[in-house]
Amino acid sequence: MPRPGRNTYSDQKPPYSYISLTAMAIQGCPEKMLPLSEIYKFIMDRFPYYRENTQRWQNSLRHNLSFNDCFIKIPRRPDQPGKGSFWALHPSCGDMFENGSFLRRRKRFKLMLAADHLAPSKPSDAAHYLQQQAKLRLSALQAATGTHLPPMSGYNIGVSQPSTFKHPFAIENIIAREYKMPGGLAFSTMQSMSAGYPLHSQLTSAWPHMYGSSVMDTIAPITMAGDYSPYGMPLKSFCHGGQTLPAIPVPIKPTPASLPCLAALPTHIPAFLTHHSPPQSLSPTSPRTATSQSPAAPGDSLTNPSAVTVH
DNA sequence: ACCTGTTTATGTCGGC
DNA sequence: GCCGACATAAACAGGT
Repeated sequence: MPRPGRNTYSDQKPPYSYISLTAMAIQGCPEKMLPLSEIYKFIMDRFPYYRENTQRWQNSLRHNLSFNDCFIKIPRRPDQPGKGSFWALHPSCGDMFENGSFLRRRKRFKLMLAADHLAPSKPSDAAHYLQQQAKLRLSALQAATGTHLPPMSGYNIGVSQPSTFKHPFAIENIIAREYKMPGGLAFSTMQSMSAGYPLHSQLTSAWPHMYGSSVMDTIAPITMAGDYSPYGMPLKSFCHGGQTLPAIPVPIKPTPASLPCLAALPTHIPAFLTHHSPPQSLSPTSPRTATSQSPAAPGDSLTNPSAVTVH
């Protein structure tokens, strides 16, 4: 229940750490890397709370980017004009968030020397690796659809029927709450779908710990080269059914050729993660209904993950 | 000047 | 109480 004096919950601080918010932004874009300004934008678009005191939280966010090993800096190429570098998630940090929840990490991601020979743990290696992965993904997506995806074209994350437990604060539940439009119409979802974007391939790479094995095992017989996500992580390791070990890097097995097959899968794109048209209900000028971003309002899909429907 | 990125310091909170 | 995760503030350097 909203407190007196508060219009909505939407201007309350979301229960996500800056690391979580940053990870959401990065993972939510097709390229899996974003410049700082785009990360700011993503957060401000989705969380009205962060439209104020920008200096304060943006300083904190920058601190987190630099301080945490899970974020790696990718220098711009000469043909990518703009300020600052791109930021990406380290390929080996996919298991940071317990049970897919973005509320709190299971443990801080630290680079491990022991893993150096298995995965790109040095920032420079990881940066190069991610650049290549981003290129592969983009070219595969474009080849699949004949659609040219402009840079930062959107945070296209699909939502599929979960087959395993999803934490109430898992991204798909966050999404489910966020992209409910007044009247039930997910505007930018329809837009994105009509644009024909193949989202499942992005989906699995965007949220491997959410959509990795569960989706692949139950819905899509087509896998990303078996048990491996595009990040070279064994998808099985993202299944949180009792798996508690830290992410163990494995040899990379990118298979962009398999991406087109996934385009045929049913997809739902939450407007929550769509760049083109931030949810109208989140507009600073439009008083919105409670977004349930506060833990104090665990309504609708928060307790009802099946609110994310698949037709 | 402003933005970006790094580093240090301090405090809170929750789990063990 | 200790420790780790996280938030916040601040100073500083470098780039545009």
